[in-house]
Amino acid sequence: MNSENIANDSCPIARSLAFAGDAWSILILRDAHGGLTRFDQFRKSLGIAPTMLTRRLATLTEEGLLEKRRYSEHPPREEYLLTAAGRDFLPVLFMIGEWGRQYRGGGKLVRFFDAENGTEIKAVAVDEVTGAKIGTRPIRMVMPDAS
Amino acid sequence: MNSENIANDSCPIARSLAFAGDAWSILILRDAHGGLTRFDQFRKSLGIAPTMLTRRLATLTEEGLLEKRRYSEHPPREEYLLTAAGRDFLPVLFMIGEWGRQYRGGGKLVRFFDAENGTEIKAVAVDEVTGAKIGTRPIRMVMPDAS
DNA sequence: TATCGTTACTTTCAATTTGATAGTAACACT
DNA sequence: AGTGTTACTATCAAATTGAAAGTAACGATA
Repeated sequence: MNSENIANDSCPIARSLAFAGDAWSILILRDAHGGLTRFDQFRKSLGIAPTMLTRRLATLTEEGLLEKRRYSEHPPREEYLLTAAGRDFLPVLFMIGEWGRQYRGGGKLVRFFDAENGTEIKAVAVDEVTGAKIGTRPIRMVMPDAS
Repeated sequence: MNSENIANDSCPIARSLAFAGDAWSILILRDAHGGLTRFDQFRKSLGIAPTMLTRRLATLTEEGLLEKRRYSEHPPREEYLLTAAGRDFLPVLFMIGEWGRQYRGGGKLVRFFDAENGTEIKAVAVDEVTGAKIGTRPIRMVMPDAS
């Protein structure tokens, strides 16, 4: 990579961060992947203030990462389910987790296993075409034409 | 995955987020990977207030993702370089970027190429052992023993 | 029938964080 | 002597956050 000044609005990272760029949102997505769906489940798991949780669930829903579904009419009760976009956030979560495991990994940590063959999962980011690990080969960044 | 309640302090994702869990920090790391090293380069690239930038550079430095190096004695001038931990954040950045490209990708976006063979890079997260894409197989989460 | 518990919030308000603007310190250059 | 560059700090208003309490709609229990 090389560049003096990276155009922010054409950067896919900045685009992502505009939607899930705070810790609470990411932790909510983590818990949603862990199977939680309901307000109080998230609240208890995260120790988050209900005001915050309401706001975060609302923005994640507006942004299309979660969808709100009424699971009971009487009394009216809602649950929050991952959308396709939300489910596709899983690789991001895994890579964040791998970094944390490597650099902030003191003590005992949660681990992940393949549910079928039982092997422990260690996520790595690779280039889909060459299979080379990200970070092992030099990268060239290309800005879009200012059309 | 399955669990009613995920222990936050044993979660590697939560561990990461405690250190780089805000958008400015991640964008600073992005720019650092893009070759920026100096205060004013970051400030101009990000449009960040200098107070914020000072604070974020200081915490990223404390946390060992960046290191501050004096590159001129007279006048005293500092630059910020990625540490090994900072460099290893690159896969996280790529996965965040891939998600943004897929789900927030309207308009023209920055693209990345292998500097040597010229192929475009598309990062995917896979399990290091089986090579299976993360998200394509069921996962079992195991909490650490409460020793 | 009264009260209690559960779920999913909202209200209120103080504390913290943020961001915009301006200023500063140490120099180099002209 | 005056201007420019770099890397900040100071000030302060505005926005965000978080803690605590309250509310609404019900169902279950006594």
